[in-house]
Amino acid sequence: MNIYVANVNFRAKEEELREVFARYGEVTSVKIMKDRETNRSRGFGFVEMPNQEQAAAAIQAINGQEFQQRKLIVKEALPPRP
DNA sequence: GCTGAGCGC
Repeated sequence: MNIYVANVNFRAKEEELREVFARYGEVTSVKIMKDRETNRSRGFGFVEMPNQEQAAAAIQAINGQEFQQRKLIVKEALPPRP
């Protein structure tokens, strides 16, 4: 299941974000999108979890949760670009 | 060192 996470602290690393989701289930991949030119974090990313139940539970639990002084916004990711 | 809407190559 693809998960979209926004309002992420710009200093957050992918492994740190992965640890947050790993508490609620198995995490296969974490991607934090950064600016292509300045290489600066955009403050949002994607997390992929194979287990649908754990993914749904993680979204419910982590959404609105504080992460590095920021309230995380976790939703189900939209379908990728066609 | 810089900032803050929101969907990725």
